[in-house]
Amino acid sequence: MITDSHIIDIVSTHHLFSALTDAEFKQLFATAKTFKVEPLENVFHQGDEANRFYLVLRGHLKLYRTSPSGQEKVVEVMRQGNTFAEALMFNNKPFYPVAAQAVSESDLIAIDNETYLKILKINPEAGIAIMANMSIRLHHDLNEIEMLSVENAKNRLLLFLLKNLQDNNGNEGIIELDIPKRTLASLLSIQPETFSRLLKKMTKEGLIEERKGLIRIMDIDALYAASDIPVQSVTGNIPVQFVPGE
Amino acid sequence: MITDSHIIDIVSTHHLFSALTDAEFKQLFATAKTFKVEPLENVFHQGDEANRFYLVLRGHLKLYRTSPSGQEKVVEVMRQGNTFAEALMFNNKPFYPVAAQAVSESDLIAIDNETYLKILKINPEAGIAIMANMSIRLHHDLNEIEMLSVENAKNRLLLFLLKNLQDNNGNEGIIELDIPKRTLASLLSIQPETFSRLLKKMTKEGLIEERKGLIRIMDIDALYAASDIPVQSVTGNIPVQFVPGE
DNA sequence: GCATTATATTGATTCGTATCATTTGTTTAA
DNA sequence: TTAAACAAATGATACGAATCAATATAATGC
Repeated sequence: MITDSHIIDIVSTHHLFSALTDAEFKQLFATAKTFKVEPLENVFHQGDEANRFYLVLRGHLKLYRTSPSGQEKVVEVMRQGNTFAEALMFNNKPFYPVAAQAVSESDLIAIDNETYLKILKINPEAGIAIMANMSIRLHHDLNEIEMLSVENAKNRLLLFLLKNLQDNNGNEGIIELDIPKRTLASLLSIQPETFSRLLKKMTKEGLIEERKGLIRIMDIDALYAASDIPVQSVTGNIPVQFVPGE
Repeated sequence: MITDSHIIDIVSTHHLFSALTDAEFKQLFATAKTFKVEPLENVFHQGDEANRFYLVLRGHLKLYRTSPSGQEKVVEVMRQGNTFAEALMFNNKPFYPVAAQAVSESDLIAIDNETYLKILKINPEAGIAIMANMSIRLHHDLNEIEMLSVENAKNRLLLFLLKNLQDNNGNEGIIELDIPKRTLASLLSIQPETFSRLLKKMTKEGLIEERKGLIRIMDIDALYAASDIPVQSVTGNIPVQFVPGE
């Protein structure tokens, strides 16, 4: 089971709800329903009328689409803390283009589209506050994706160095190591041993210089050249494929 | 240089603008200014009044914060198609908490906060349409992050299989391969050779069975067990755009 | 039908990084 | 101050997956 305080925790940290005022929050959850679904049970089917969206409190569910030929394809898996079908609401789409089925026993909250939209329409400030959350989250995700897209240890370290050097107006820079190397290594998803070897190698190559708690970059351009970080890998336009909401 | 049609392309595909009506679009860009910045030139400084946000048309810039001790830290790198400082606008923050400086020669559009917010306040529908875009993008990003977080080839393949099997009500499933294996391998960021070996190995382990254009999963639970995907790894789910011709 | 290409499989080798084991160096506290 | 605990460096080894090379198995055109 899931406790009340846990529920509140999940709901109030979600970007669609965290910016609501107490009054709005109450108003919204007066019409919301919490319920449980068993594995293989459907929350809704493809083509059903879409007048609610959902927040997963516990468990996980799959969103899937069935093609005319009868082939089923899972589009997305939703887990604790995820909402789904809210994009449909924002888009005024009247029917679910996918079905939702519980994979494990799950607790959900169903939120009334109409009530949610009413809050936004009556008080644009609420919407703007929510957009603030979404903006922040989008920026955060972008960073995360950028970091994750750099596949190998050396490039992750290089990217880190390039992003964290101070006083980089000229062609060199200094990075203060104010956290233990092992922590930094873990941040970069590198083993401490590998991290140590990397620094040593780069020192030998004359790219950097190490002194107690400092890393000095000898030649930033050379460092750039050493990395094969895809310059605009991540930030291009995303070809949107699916989405609960099209 | 950057052409007009290119500009329109970049602007109109951004989630903050793509949902605006023509009239709103015109209204907004009547007050917008396009300009160029040279490397090391600042777009704004930390503490400056924040009454605009920016869209990068070309080049790249760094957002950085200078600590009281004078240490500079790059918070984010902005590239073509990115907007920055819009979260401040949504949040009503009056000052930039970071500075923005061009790294390479860059073209920007500065958009007036007030004008943008006015559009949202006068017409909540516009805001809701934009939130639709943002929702879609957030879902997409979560997919991307989850996929990138699954670090090794075997688990990526397992996730793909688990997500793409049809008729998985019982304890087995079938996946139709309607695209070449090499394409599928590339989608999963695996070399064709590795992909082939993986399938072979899994067949030998009795997890799957291969027949012309079909993969039959013998035991879904066993497959789940074979994967060591961190259940609560990140938020979200597993992507893999399969794009069958349906 | 055979030749020509694409696609798949299989083998041998190499590279990057994790893992395990040991040593050296640096704090912390009794 | 010396021992204990922790952090970092170094070496040896193992493993996953990419790469290179060769062969096999389709698909396609004439």
